Amino acid sequence: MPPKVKTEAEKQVLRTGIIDAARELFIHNGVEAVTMRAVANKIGYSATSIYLYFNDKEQLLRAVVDADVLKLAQALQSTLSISDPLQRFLQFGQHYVQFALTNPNHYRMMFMTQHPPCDPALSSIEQNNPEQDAYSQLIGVVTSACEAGVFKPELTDPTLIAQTVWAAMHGLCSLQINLADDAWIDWRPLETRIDAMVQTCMYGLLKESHHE
Amino acid sequence: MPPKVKTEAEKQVLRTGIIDAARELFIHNGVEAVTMRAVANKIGYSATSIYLYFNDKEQLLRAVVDADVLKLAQALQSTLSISDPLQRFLQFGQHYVQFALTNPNHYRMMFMTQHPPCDPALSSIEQNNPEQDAYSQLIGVVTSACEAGVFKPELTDPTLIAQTVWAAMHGLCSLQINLADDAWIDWRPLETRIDAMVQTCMYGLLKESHHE
DNA sequence: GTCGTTAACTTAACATTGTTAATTTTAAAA
DNA sequence: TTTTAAAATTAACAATGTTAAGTTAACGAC
Repeated sequence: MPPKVKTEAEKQVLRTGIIDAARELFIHNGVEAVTMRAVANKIGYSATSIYLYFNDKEQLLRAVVDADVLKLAQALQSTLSISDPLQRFLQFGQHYVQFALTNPNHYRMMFMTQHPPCDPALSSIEQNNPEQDAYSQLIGVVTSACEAGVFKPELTDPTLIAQTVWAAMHGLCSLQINLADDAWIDWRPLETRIDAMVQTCMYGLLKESHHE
Repeated sequence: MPPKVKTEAEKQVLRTGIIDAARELFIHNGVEAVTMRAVANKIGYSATSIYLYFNDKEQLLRAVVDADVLKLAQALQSTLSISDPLQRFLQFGQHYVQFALTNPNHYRMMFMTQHPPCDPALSSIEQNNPEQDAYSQLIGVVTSACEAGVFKPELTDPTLIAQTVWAAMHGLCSLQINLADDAWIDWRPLETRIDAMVQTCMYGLLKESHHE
């Protein structure tokens, strides 16, 4: 029973409905629970209808993640108003870790699984728009901290600093997400590990006058 | 035409034959190329025969990876004979990163994809055997470096240090493996990032007298 | 030696998946 | 009223992991 003529707005509603249904399955049951049929079932449509709105499953999942890349950027944005550049930098990292561990499935999708390399042209995220692009936020935060002179004088490339601290925090988060329950490893408490990593990065990157 | 009665040794041969076939597909075409039928085809058996030797695909892949967990431990073992504890520690890290980036598919499988939590009892790796278990190697290397007094005096827990440095290096490796080709990020050269991370960890963890 | 038993393997078959093609339904346009 | 095209559905396909049901042939028992 297809009541014809859908306004562009109505189409958008359905499109985001699909995304939301996919997200719910995705969050609660992981990526492997997102079958086209399951998503369709959740919104009362047939599986093939999804293909009227997304080219394939990859694109649907990408849309789910895109929406939460935005969410990440938003979660981080609250820290951007912190006036002290060093505090802003530290809080930014704190929020990043918190987001990752609160949204492990999305985090996994964003940074831990391989997809065909992301074409910025295809993404709904505007690259370099600091309201949407968390990476450019990071670069900005590190750059201003750099200009404030908080880093060791030999560290002159903000991008390199950013990529280093990102890698460090990402390592922490991704090991936690993937191996937290691994009986092989006698993990120290998560909070302890976070503190240790933060301390390490602070001692490793900041001028001595800014330690602690 | 099944020529009956296979000795235990012959069975082992076939078993490792299956693993090797799976590994080859796995290495060159990634995990999604490892279909049971493809593996079977490669060794001239039918797909269902594999199930005589492995319960399911997961177990087969686990066996592939298990063999390379051993390979990792072996790649690292050459560093264990370095007499100076600090040099040993540094070289250990160096070799770890090299292994990860040389064997990205295996590394991804080991540490970047989620599996049902690893039951040490089921693994062919002997936990805490330093010839097989890279994690216990790491703990050993860090512990002896700790005893040699190279770390900052407030860092008293070798396990925590180990988990921190592991996370840092893992973050570096896993971002490289997954996002190296991502057009979104203007990555600094890999070598530069490795050096930056090593420097950061050294400044962050080592006593000042051991910097550089 | 022959004859079942059973190990080793294969072919058939199933359910599930992503995805495409063909078909239906219905509201608007002519 | 008829035509058309949008919106959706059902049917179908090929691929996959996996199970069930055969098939073949070597060994042990008589």
